[in-house]
Amino acid sequence: MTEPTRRRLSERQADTVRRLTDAAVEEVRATGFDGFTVRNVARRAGVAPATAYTYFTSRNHLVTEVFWRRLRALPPVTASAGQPRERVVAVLREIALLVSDEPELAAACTSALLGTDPDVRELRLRIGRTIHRRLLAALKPDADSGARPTPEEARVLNALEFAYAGALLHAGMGYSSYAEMADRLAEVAELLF
Amino acid sequence: MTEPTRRRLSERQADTVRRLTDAAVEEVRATGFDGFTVRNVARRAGVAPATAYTYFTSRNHLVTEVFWRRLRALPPVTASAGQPRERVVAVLREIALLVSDEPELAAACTSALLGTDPDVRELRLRIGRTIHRRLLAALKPDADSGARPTPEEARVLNALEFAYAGALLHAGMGYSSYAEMADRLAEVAELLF
DNA sequence: CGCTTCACCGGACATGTGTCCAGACGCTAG
DNA sequence: CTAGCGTCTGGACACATGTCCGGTGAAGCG
Repeated sequence: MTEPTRRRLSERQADTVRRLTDAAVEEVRATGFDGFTVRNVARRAGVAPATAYTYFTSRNHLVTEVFWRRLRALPPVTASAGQPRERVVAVLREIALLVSDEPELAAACTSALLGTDPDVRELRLRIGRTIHRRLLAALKPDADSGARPTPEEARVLNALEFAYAGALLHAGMGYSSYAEMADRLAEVAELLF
Repeated sequence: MTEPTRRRLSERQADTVRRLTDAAVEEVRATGFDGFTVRNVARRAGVAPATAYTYFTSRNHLVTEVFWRRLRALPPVTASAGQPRERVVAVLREIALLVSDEPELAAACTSALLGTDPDVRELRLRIGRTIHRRLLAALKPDADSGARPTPEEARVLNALEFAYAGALLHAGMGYSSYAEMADRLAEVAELLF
């Protein structure tokens, strides 16, 4: 039995989880990535460490959850605006700036995304699928969600996904700032159209 | 005084370091990334943990050093072959397959590269510069090493670096295998020329 | 040959991670 | 009012990280 049997959180539990994720952001903002401890976050959230561990299996899981929540909170891709290129650039910029408000948080996310425990893996797959779908929606907005991209579109999509992940990695390593990264991503998108 | 005063290793020291980096590769191959412990690596190398820590400040530093050594061991970029595109693809494939022989090692490298301690930062910068230079050399082989790329070349170079880092990240996260990743990188390069 | 120096040893230490469990707390229902 | 239930607590645990330091053996020098 590897999957949990209860799949929904009570109101109170959901609140605890929210307090934890909020506290995680504050903590990394206040003390940086190094001072970022599960126990510190729990204390900031006014919660016992053991409680934090009942909702998150690891530090990486907690950070990944923050990223995932921000990604999921984005509004649907707007199908209206003119050229595909512009829409793609907009989507890229949007997801590039997801965690850019605090560089330490972004570095934490990049690193946490690489975690090995099952919960991180699960979230990672969802995140990958979500980004893929958003870029695809920007590329061919009028298609059904079930429609397959042409081979050419698949290649462009692949290139865009690589570019996004690469930009995230570069920023996470401190090669460049996040604002710069968003601009360079736009340049890459322009090269591909 | 932040920098060490002795800048060269004795024969014996160099040997100890080599035993450690070799043992690190074997260890990650044998027990995976999770069982990868500085103390385990030291034991495998026949060395005391304290000794390992005199040469590597952290686990991340050790892994990063492995990556750096492999990168530095590559032969110079061959200026001869025909099209720039082919040379670039060759360079990309070369550095993509650097650590591909064992996926666990690659995941370890990707994660370690993000470390925050000064030694990792230093190596990271060197790695970034090296990759940049190799791609540039493939792009315009006849130029002096001091020559600056044109704005257009700079954009392509930037896109290539993003693509490489993104591919590494994707592979590190287990989205795809390394062989697949190398092929997709080639596709990206073709889109850019 | 004896002495110094250099690299390595081994073990203690403080801190963080993730797990576990008995028990305390407050809300709700009988 | 009180019993039960779901949730959180506090602290112990095993293990990893990275630091520190007194001690040891062997190579190299006078």
